[in-house]
Amino acid sequence: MQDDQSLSTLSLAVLGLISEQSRTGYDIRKAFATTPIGHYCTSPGAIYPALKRMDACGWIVGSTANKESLRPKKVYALTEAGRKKLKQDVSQPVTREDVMYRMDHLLLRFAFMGKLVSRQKTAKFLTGMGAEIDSYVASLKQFQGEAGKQMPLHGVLAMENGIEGYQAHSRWTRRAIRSFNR
Amino acid sequence: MQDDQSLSTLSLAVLGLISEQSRTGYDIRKAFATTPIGHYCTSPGAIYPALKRMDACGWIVGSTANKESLRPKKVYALTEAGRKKLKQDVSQPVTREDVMYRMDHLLLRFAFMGKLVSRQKTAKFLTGMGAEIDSYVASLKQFQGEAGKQMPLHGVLAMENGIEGYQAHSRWTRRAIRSFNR
DNA sequence: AATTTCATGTAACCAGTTACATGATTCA
DNA sequence: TGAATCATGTAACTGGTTACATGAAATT
Repeated sequence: MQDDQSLSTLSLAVLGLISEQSRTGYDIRKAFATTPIGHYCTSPGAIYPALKRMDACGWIVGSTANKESLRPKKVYALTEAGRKKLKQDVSQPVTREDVMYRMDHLLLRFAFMGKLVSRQKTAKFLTGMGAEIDSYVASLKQFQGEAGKQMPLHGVLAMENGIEGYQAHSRWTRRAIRSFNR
Repeated sequence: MQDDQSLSTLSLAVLGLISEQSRTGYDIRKAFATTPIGHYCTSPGAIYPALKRMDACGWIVGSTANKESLRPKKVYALTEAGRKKLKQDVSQPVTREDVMYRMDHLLLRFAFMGKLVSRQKTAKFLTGMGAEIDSYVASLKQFQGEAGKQMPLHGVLAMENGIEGYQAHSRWTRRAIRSFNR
């Protein structure tokens, strides 16, 4: 995990959770298991190595409680570098690629923006996201118009599913912007 | 890739495309790059090894054209075992986990069902999918009701986005079922 | 003559999955 | 006292990413 690369979805989720409050690996696993936050790997084999990597990068620091015990509990806190990294990651402009295959990542970015960027910046993020979604929907509809005729029913329906999902995201975006301008 | 494991999304997409018609690795890359079919890796580093693995499993066979040339073109065709494997994979019951984090995989399964299972089975798949989505939406709303009050605006909005996306999928499911009963 | 498209691959790397391993504390 | 929960890790594996490498055929 290089410093300049963008965070994986798992790393983003972990770093975001720690940015809200200091947490142990177990706390994070519990959050993944019990809340609708990107519920991937609740497995220790993903989370503990990720924590280790981010510690090595200097984005989080682990303070060990119960040092004398055999299994000391490690509470990770966000560092200033970590806050910077997270802020930088969530602040990237929204690209077509984000919309095409990283919507979950995009929503995580939004979810953790609260304490990191201004309301204006958040509104701008949502505007950019809405614009990219709308432009992508337009291209999907164009494809539908061109290739749709010779596509089998299943393909046509699957495309409609995709378009309608994105349209729902687009509507949400507009509503969210209003709630930030209010 | 064991024979009994379920296909990765990439493998499903590749196998599905080959099930429609025999294709070369390049054809598949082109399909990923130019159609809205799960547009992941258009990179040869993912597709050629995947083809090799599926060939080794006996799901596809490559017939080499231009044998005398330095870079012979390999056209892959679906085998009977491959057709069985694909049919088995798309026919699995829809689980909560599929809905929670494999919606794209689910839609791919639907998209390739056309030539593999009966209209009744397809309608049943859609019914199951709709039921799982609705039940998941219900649980999300319950979470929203319980934890929503103490959640920050960003979290609340992100949850709404998720719920509305799933509701769009649910509406689509009902419409798709109608089009299969018609 | 140069560029694009067709066409297939490998090698190093890395993150996530699965399975295993260990042990303390709390609660019924 | 036994089960559930708290708590942290490692090891082997595997699939996908990035970058590299090659060269023919078609188009401009």
